[in-house]
Amino acid sequence: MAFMIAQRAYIKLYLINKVEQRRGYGYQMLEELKEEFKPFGYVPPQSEIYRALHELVQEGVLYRTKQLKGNDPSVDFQEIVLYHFTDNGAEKAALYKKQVKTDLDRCIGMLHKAVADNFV
Amino acid sequence: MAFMIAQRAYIKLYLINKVEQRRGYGYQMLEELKEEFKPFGYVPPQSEIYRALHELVQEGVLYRTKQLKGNDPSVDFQEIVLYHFTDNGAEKAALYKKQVKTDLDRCIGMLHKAVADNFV
DNA sequence: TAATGAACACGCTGTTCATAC
DNA sequence: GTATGAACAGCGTGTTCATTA
Repeated sequence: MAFMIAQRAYIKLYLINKVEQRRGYGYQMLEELKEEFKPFGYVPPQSEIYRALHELVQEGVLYRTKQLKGNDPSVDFQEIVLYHFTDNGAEKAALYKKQVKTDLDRCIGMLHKAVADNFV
Repeated sequence: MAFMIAQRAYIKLYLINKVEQRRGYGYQMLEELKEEFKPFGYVPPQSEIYRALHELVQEGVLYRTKQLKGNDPSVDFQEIVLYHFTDNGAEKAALYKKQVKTDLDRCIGMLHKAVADNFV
């Protein structure tokens, strides 16, 4: 049993959630997460987002499609990579989330314990 | 800003607390911690305890004394290393604890956020 | 600048090994 | 088994670099 939850697992959880809400692409989700965690002073590194996404693909949870961004072709031909759930991806994601939830609770318990034990 | 609190910092916090209560030695504190964290399935590796102790010495928080364990010399000559606060060790420890507390709170916040954001 | 990806180096950590009693 | 310490290997992570539009 590892000490704390890994950053990778934490990020994967958020990415799965974002794909559940609407299919998205890496850079977009990165920027959203940066914004969400600003109050905590935590800046998720972009390499971690892409690595997490690639792992979720390798694990058969997500698959990729490519798309040109923007409606006006004369303005922007930038290609983006969209992520979607595979056939049984939703199941796999649900199982993964369940595991992460267990670990999250365990970690919260250990941190609360540290506060209770060492700070009166 | 790192993602989560480091195991090293977490253990140091507990070691400082144990030295505050009574001067102790490595193996003893290790066994106590193993017992304390059993419910969480977390087994602190002994190398981490010794590393943390050595760092606290290098940082000028603690100093070491050696002592033979046991009252009856015919039974046990095992040598143990006891740890005590240095002159300004208590101050340094208090400052360190304050910093760790801040980080603990931040981490608890991030874990709670993950539960709130990803589990309805 | 938006967007994706890989490379590279570093540091923490877990296991193992060494030593002594 | 108690007690301390170091070595060693591996993995996660952060920074940097590369590329395209």
